[in-house]
Amino acid sequence: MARYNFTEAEARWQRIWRERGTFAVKTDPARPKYYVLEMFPYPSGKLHVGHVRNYTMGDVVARFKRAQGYNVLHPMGWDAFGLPAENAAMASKVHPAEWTYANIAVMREQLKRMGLSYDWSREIATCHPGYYRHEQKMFLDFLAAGLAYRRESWVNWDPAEHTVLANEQVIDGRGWRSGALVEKRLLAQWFLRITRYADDLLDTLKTLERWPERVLVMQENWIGRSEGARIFFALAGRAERLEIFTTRPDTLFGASFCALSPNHPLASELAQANPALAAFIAECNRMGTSEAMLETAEKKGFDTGVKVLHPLLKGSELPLYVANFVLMEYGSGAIFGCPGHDQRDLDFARKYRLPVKAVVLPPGVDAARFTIGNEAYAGDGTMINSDFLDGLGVAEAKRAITERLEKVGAGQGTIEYRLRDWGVSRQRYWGCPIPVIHCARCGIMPVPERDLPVLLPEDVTFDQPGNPLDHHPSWKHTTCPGCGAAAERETDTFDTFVESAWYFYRFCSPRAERAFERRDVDYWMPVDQYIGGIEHAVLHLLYSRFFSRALRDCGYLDDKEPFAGLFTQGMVCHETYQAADGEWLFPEEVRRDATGNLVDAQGRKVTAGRMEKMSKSKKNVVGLEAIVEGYGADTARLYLLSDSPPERDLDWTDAGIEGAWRYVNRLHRLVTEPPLKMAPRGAPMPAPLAPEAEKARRAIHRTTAAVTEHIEKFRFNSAVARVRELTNLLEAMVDGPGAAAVMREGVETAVRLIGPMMPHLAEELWQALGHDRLLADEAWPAADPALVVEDTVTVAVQVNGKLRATIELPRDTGRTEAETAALAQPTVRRAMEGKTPRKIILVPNRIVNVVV
RNA sequence: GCCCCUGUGGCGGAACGGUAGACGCGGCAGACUCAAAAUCUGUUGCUCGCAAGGGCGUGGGGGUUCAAGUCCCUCCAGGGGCACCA
Repeated sequence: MARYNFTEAEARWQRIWRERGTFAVKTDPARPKYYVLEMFPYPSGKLHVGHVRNYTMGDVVARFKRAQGYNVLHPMGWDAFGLPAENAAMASKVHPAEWTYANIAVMREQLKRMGLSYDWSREIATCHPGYYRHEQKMFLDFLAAGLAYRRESWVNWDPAEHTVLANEQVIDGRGWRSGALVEKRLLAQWFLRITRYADDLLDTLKTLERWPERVLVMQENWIGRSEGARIFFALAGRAERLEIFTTRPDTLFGASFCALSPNHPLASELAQANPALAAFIAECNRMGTSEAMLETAEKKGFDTGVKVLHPLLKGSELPLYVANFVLMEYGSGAIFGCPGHDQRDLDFARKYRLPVKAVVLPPGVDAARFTIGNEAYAGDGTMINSDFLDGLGVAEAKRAITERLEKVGAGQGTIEYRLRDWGVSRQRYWGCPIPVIHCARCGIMPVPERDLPVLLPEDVTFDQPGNPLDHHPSWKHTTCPGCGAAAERETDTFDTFVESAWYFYRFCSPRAERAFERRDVDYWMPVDQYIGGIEHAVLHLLYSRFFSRALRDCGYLDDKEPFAGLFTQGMVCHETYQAADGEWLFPEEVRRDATGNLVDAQGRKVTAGRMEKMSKSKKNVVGLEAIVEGYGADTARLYLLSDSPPERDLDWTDAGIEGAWRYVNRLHRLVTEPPLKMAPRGAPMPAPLAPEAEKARRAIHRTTAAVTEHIEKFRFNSAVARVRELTNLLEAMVDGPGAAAVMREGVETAVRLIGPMMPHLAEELWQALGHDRLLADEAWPAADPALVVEDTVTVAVQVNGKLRATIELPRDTGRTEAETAALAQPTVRRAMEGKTPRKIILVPNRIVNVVV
């Protein structure tokens, strides 16, 4: 039996595609376009099967859409700046650039061996000056448009990476990559004004119909819109007013105190004359912000002695506290406390013996008996003890009091967002230099456009902690573009999420002198199908949406939503192994001994842990080489597509890959050694066909229709199942009139339908079937609507909803005939126990339900 | 605390409100082989039965319906997002 020589065949087809430029595309407004993009990888060193799952999905879509006649843009590149390159530089004295480009070379070859239909002429690497120079220009435009600014602020400092992190990069109080507990530091930082678009970023989520619901929800949560009011409280004996933010202005008459954040300017000012207050503030700042700390931390306050005046109650004075639970970063850094209707305020009030006044009466409760115990009432109800608000509902009261506050100049309705501006300064070498110059006389000066790009120096050392750009002997010393005096370059570089926030535009014009050409972007954008991990639900996807808006406002573009369709695929997981000393082991270091126990190379006992996301740290990665060399790219692709639905996590098992390999050979055998002789290529379909052949032919067309729909809906596992089903049917086909012609139609259909998943094998078999055109250049098969329906159907017969029999009937059998046939079944008669039918439900071609 | 998702054989998973378990993995039996691997064939939800044929089955409980894995209510378990956010 001839075995499929995948090594030779895969290399050959990859060469042919490359030589013919099969997947190279050009902007062509005369043709419909389709832009398929997978989130580009960080060149960490080696591709693993998790990457390949992602790219294979994109490749199926790209090849499928191409066969459907679209001009398909399917590019690949490298998100090439980032900390691991610097860590490698420190660990093994290799320059980050060298390390990065070497990794890219390895990973590019690995990708090519997977037979992915990329237009490699569009490859980009974000660490190349030809890429990042455009980013520097964008930044200058943002600066001019007020979309970039520098300010001193409390930032998240990652002590392990010696750099600042954006809010989005802090997970549970720890750095998203290092896992180190994040500290608060006051630093001058560059920010991008993402908050300018908070409203639009939120509203437009509604229009993203082809995004997963949960990503939309996560972005909505992250932007965090709250409607409320700003209220001004006069301060006794002071000229300025205190501004607070609340979502419950309706409870203003229940206020019993105000509280400032420890970082509030007024708190700092009062602390100067009050050592005890200064000590309290210092204590608050020592407190971390980790989840564990927050949960156990006591609500603490310090009475400043200052009194605030209630804006609507003449003569009512409230104490002003500094409290450890008030955040400077949200609202105005100050609150009013209404203990009756906010649990935290209630806890605080009980602790400091402040009055608790109920102002919202729950529905159906007697006002005379209603008191607040240990639980604040946060629900809806009727206003009481609230002057002109009494009797109103909560929503009406909010409206009424906001109106009143605005009238007397004591406040105004407002909307607050949780979203903060995006801090993009990083104290790192391997990133895009921020193109500004600090001049003692002129202040912050943008680098003139003619001096772009600001190149990274190559001669850097990593022998001391901190930013190598800062330590470099000469790089930062320059002259001021304004006055010509000696000045210093900004030594911070951009967060690497800046590069990935616009790379999909660059793919449209990868070699343009400008960031991208309008003609190309207008044609290709938006990305029709974007595919990547859920971990970027907020970070990268939100930043990209921001960039599109910012670029639009700087005149680069018209559109604002970059990704029309998004698919978030699951992770690839693998069993973990641990030696007795707790050390993690690679799967290939583990074997079974004679008694079936897991042992390491030295025969010591090994514990198998649970399935976890493949990660370098737990060593449960499956490299590509072994798989591709042992089974071929197509086998790996088939397994990754067929084992689980694409949005779910996939458990990598060696048995699974064996199963896929078996199918590769089965399909190969079906074509090269068919169970019955195939009609010659292009021979007409004879008529009439034997009933079996007719049935098989209908199954073929049904398969085409089903697989087409499954691929469109990203149900690749089901698509593969349907093709396998067709293969099973063809293998069992019996000879008869027309069988040879149907066999050819069936085999050709199977090959074409599996093409997007296993492109090399499909080309090989397409050629073996006598075709001289590439399968990659063939149109997608069309199902004949007349053949998609069965001519006979299996109808289920139920008695009182329980299945009792199935009967074969011609399609669209009339009610009377169907009922007669159903009632004639012995099992049906027995189940009816001689009773007469009360009602018979008939669902044509599906079911007869006899109700007795 | 608020919000979202998921729960189906030994396993991964199929299933427009209409025959639950497609397709595959694994298992079992058989063929080929001196033997094994590979490959092929059959079989495989649980249970009663020699069989024909029953009964039970989609996390638990309840409901709607001629009919519920699917819709509604509720509880449980697992996963995820947001959160001292005023």
